[in-house]
Amino acid sequence: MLIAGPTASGKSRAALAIARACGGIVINADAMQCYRELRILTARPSVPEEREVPHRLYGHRSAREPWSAALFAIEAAAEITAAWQRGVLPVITGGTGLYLRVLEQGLAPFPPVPAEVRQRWRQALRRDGVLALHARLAPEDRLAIRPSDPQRVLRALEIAEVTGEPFSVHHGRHAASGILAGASILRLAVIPDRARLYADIDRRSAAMMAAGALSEVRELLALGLDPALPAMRAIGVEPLAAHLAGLIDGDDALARFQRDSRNLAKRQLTWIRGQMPDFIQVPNAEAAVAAAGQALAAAAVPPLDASLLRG
RNA sequence: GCCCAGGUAGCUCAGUUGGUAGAGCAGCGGACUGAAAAUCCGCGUGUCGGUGGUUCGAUUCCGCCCCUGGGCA
Repeated sequence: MLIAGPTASGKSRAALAIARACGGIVINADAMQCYRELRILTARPSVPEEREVPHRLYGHRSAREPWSAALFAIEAAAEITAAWQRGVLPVITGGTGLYLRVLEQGLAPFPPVPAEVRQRWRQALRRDGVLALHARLAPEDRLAIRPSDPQRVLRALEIAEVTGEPFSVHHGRHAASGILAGASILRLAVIPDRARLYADIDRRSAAMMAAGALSEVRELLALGLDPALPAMRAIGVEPLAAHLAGLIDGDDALARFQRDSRNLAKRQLTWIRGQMPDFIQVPNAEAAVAAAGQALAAAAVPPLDASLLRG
């Protein structure tokens, strides 16, 4: 079962309820909830919740190391396979559309890019600018990638160097190969009313401040990490760090934190609309649980019972 | 009460040597194949505070009024 939705839509709550009701487990498909150091800012399920129902791929990584769609695909596949072997339903939820897609579509089978290659292109970007790098792409990549998009230009250059073929060539050749390809899946997307979602985001951000988000950021900063690392770019880190540095006041920091979260939610909604047409849209966590209950009832084998052992 | 500075998009402001105006942010829409909470693209009509005057034409110049800061009493 897959549960998509923007941040603060209630998808984690729904996943917990569904997994609890059917003895399943919850697997994280969110690029930030994997980082141990970011429990508050990423709205990770609480310790009691994680104890009540098994949660996998939550807070299992250090902010020092980047997680990625590729690592997620490998780790999620292992967790899903293990759950199936035990006859347990995996409920996979998270706000990272790319990660959810990877479960069904897979990724093009690129070799890993050595850190040295990655670093070199990043330096070249700082030195020469994105336009100069874009000009070095193969013609088909130049058409597919905007010259203003440094992240994709970098990625295409890395892949071209490591494989000797343009990025788009790999892309075109790739066929669906995810762990869930061909599996029987219930796909739900929690899409709350926009005004309500934004109000929930604003309220939750304020609650995170009250729950100690500032000290969480202070401890993260104390690790002295490269600001380009994914965990350092989690929403809230930048404004709260600016506040800790005395550059902006607390109200300003909260306002920016809320705004950044709203902007994220909007991008997530765009992804769901455009990239997840086969997801059943429900307005809230309650509706998600109800839809899941119906689907499970329709598909379920008769419940096992001790009376079956008699005779 | 007097003096000064302002009043222009939801917000912060720019601008128009007189021909009815545009940036950033917000907001909205879109893209998305290994750092995706990332990265990138598109969308700007608003009594230019009100009202009288000058003018072919006023948001722009002038008068008066209102409002907001600051200063002087």
